[in-house]
Amino acid sequence: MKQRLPVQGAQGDLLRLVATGAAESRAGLARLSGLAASSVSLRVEELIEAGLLVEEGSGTSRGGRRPRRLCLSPTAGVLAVADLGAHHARLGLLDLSGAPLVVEEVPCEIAEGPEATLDLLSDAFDRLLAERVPPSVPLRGVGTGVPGPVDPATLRVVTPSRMPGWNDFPVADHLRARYDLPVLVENDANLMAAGEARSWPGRENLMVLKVGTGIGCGAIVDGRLHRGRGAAGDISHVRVSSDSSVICACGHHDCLEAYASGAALIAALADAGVEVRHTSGIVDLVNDAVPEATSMVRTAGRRIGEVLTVLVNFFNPDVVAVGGSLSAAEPLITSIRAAVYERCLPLATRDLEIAPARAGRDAALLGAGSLLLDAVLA
Amino acid sequence: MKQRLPVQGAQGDLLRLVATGAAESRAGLARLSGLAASSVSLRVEELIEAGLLVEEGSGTSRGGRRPRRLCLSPTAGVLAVADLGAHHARLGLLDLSGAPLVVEEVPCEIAEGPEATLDLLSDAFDRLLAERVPPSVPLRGVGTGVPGPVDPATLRVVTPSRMPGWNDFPVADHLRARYDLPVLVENDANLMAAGEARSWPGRENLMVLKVGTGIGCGAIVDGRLHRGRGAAGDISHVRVSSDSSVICACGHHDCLEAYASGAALIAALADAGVEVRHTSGIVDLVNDAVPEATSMVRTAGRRIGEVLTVLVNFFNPDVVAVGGSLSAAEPLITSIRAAVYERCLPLATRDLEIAPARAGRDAALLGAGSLLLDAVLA
DNA sequence: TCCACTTCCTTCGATGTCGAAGATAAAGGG
DNA sequence: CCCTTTATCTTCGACATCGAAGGAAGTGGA
Repeated sequence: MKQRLPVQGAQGDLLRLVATGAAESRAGLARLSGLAASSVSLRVEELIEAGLLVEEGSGTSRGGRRPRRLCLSPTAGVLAVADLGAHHARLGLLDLSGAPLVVEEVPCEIAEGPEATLDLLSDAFDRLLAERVPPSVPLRGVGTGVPGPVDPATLRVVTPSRMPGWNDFPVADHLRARYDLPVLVENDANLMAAGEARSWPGRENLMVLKVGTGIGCGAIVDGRLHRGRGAAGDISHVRVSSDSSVICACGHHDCLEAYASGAALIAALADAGVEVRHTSGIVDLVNDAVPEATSMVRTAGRRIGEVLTVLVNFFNPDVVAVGGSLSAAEPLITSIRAAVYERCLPLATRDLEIAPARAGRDAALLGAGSLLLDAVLA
Repeated sequence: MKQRLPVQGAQGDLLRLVATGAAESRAGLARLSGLAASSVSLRVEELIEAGLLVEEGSGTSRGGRRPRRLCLSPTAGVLAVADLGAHHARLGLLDLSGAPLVVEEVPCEIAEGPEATLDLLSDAFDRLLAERVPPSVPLRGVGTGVPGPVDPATLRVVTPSRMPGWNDFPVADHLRARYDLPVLVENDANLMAAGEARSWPGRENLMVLKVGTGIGCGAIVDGRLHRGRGAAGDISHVRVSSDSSVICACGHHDCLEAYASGAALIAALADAGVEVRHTSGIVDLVNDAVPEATSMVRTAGRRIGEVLTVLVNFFNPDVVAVGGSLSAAEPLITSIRAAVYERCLPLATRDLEIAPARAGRDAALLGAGSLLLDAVLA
């Protein structure tokens, strides 16, 4: 079952406020939405009749009458979201508050091309829906992250380096043909940033780094994902100063990614005679206090930090959140922090927090849910 | 005479659309505002009765009935704006469309402290108002740019390096005490960026560089000035790679400003035996094809360009506009462009325009007008 | 010249939103 | 226990906005 969400006008805003947990009573909605209490009551009544909201007991008093607690009806609908990687896809179903109902990981070779990959994805969605969601609960939207740049205007993948066969493929149109619903297609680092943003309430400007096999980055500006022309957020192909000279996959010399990514560290460790397969192996080595590994992670952190100095001075974020598998190596974030604090303007670092990402492994899925909810409630 | 603008609700949006020249008929307003044509007519009627708009003949037909042209009444009001520099202030009066009525430059030592400087400014405003504006035309807002960081929450100057005595001074409160009106206080580079943005219609993401004695930068993100926590836009204290080592006024080594600013070039030329007083002198030397000067400007441009590569990849702007007195030296922008195009991701430079600033010497005043208009019409 | 067509603008009834006032329901204090 | 205070929620008249319909004023073609 699939169905566009039947909301209009102010109802969407109200539903969003309840969905995100920002408000849970009519009075709270009135405060946050800017609408008059009377209008809120009317719209809430409609939403309850439409089966999207339910009243659920009463909340805690703030000194006067207890509010009647509102929450999303579990039958209001679900969102199907995914995050495509090179060799596997992480996918799940979320309720309309963006909370995961199911999450699973399936093997999935993105190199097999868009049709095969997206059909595999859709089949997995349908299976999960059949297994986990009563037929009466409708699907309200579909979204996926892809490991490449997405043109925000057309929702096509553009000049992706790691997605052979995907260039200029109309991902959104293909999904919409199967699900006649709001569809979201977004770069994976951007999704992660959007997901991470929900874990930092009150912070309007975030940089979110994903340090894993590669290095990705997304930016939240004034509370909204910054897309630029579709290529925003790249920091991996910035030139770093170095004695040696390394050629990056992008064709340039001395890109950050060629020095500080998980892949680069694995290669460097191999040169030093230490055999590691995955990025998680580096983290293990660091935890075992293998000096080569620790030193290399530290150098990588410093290099990332040096690139960040430019961006922190310019963008002046509230938070730099560091995620990705390599972020589990403690020295990484420490050395990023050291480099940034040493070199940035005091004014820019005064209230800056450089911290591990909070949203966990499902950050991208949560971000997809967050962005998709906006589309669903538009 | 001073007076808050008596607009409410949708009237502000409509007035702004006419003021900025975006629309000049009821039909155009309906298209751009999203309001129904009927609502537009009602509000316009009110604005005309309030003396803020006037009907002025008819416009050109687009195939049907000719529109009745609307424009701002010249009696609707004026804005008083200024841009404070270290040794002089540029100030002027704008009409509500943001167009300058008078602009002049007065000597003004910012080091004499906030009270003296702001009083001098206010006196100049009052004089201009008395000389150039009929008493029946009210002042609607006051704004000024300052050469230092401004906390966007409090409109105080924070830790300014070139404004002794100004730290934490409540500039806005001081101005509001004299003019009980909407007041704007903003960093000068940010004002310039806001002004430049009006010269690039349709472009939502801009970086605006001001290369003069120092190096300043402002960013327009999704059409709005990016302030961050008040320190956003700095690029001058980014470390550049260099054989030598120079200490910058900020205490760090090898800041961009210590190599590529007008002041740095003047010092370098002096070392090379060429005596220059002002930044404009460098431009003259370049125009006279003095090899040392041209070479130095080219190197400065390349260094600025190298810093920009990081920001262009990350921020992915539509336009990098280069202004400031040194931008008149042709090789500067050429070498910036070369460095950026050579090193940035193709996707980021595909539609990127790196061009001289268009807004001219009054950019900051125009920007103040643009931002102030938003405050006046809030 | 006439007429179809486009665009501009206004009129009018339906609907959404607002704010004030009041009803409801609890907390806290004598 | 009653009364005051505080907060929540609803009722109701005033006002803003909308969309449909139509009048006004042009264009362009037969």
